[in-house]
Amino acid sequence: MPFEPTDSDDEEAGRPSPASNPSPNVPVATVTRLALYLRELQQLQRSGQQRIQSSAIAKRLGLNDSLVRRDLSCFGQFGQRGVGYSIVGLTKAIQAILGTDRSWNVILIGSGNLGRALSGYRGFNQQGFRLVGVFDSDPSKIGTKLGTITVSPLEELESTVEREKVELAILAVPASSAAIVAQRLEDAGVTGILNFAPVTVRSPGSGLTVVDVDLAVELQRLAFAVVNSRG
Amino acid sequence: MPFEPTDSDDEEAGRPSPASNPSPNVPVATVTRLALYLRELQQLQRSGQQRIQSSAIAKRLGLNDSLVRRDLSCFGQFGQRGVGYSIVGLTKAIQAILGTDRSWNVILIGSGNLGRALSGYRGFNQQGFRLVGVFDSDPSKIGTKLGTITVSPLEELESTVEREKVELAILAVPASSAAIVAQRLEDAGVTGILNFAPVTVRSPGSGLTVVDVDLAVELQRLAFAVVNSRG
DNA sequence: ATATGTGAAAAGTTTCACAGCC
DNA sequence: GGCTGTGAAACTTTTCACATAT
Repeated sequence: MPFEPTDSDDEEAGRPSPASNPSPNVPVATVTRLALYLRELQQLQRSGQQRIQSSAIAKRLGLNDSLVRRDLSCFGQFGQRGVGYSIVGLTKAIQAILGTDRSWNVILIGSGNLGRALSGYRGFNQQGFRLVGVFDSDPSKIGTKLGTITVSPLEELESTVEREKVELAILAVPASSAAIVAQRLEDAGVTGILNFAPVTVRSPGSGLTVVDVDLAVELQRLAFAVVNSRG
Repeated sequence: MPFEPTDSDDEEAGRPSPASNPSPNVPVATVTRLALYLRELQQLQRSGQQRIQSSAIAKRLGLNDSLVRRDLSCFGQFGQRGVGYSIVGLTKAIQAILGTDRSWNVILIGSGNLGRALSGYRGFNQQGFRLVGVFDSDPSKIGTKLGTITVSPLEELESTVEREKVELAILAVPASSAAIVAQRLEDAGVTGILNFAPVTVRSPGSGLTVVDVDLAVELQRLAFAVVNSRG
């Protein structure tokens, strides 16, 4: 049961949605917050707690409690009036919404500094993302190990995507090659890219979804906020 | 230096008009987009181009051209009607807005996988961020080198912040220690934190500014977008 | 008594459309 | 002809406030 985010933005440049997409009503920022709710819920679950209220979730994240309820209500009714939410139940519900109630096969392109760090990032595995391949175009990198995974030549990208039914790719290559690799990923059948390259990698009318993370942009956001927070 | 947006009549001589206030009329998303405009402008500058139009910037980023002009107009008038924007001039203007027209001393806490990758990230230096220290609490890490910088014990954090006049910190420590380290950073006088730890590092009423980057959250956003784009 | 879910209001952001200047 | 800058409209998101359920 697909939900469609409305097009606008919060903490990132607006992504264009060129074509028509069904059912609006889900703010993009809501999706980010759901992932944060999930993070808090999983932490609470570890602490053994059973129930939680929207106000408590909101407080932990510095949000308005009404916003938490509104975000959830985009997808259904998960709470009990006068009581709150079951932590286990809400955890599962949000995972189903986000699509992480199953595992995703992911490949990583680029075994430089950032690629190495990302390949070992525990948070990915914990949310059901399985790294099934790492690729690099640099011959000197081929055959080296990143944790348990051996770096493969870029030539094997397409066959791996097909064999492992890879849907998501993490792009951690230099800006200069990002566009070409992204095109190759799309042609190979990958439907989502998490792009760390500081360039626009967005095909106009395709079915490819891109989420951008530009670390320098984040630091610039921080600089602006610091400069503009001193009265 | 902060900017005061529109509202009042504040056009004297076509110069950007700075002021002494936080930013009331500046959408949060505008700041992120400004950093993206800057990225594109710097790329254009390298290609030798001299002028650019809002429509061309917009096209490169998949945005509406009116939005580009509106974003810029929050801070002044930087273009010429009928002509466009000087690439060099607009680059400098955006850097002044973001606060990256000078250099910032930054420290990094955490020399794990992610910390190592971040310490070598070229994009930071390119935008005027100078890494002046790396800290870790793990004794086995102390004294090891990350590029040209030697990892120092956490005990030296405060003295380094003072000596180097450090304003920004990049937090790349495990979730379990993030809150304590963040508090220490604030007490030491750091005013901005780029937080990679998957926990809320919130300071209630303090002057501390935090920008969060949770890599697992980004991948979940991607999963949601992929699941909800088919149909 | 307490907390959800949601219509309606408020606040915020983007797009339209065009005056003004090149 | 061209393009910027911006008032006003359109649209989106958040908050308020309260009916509804336990």
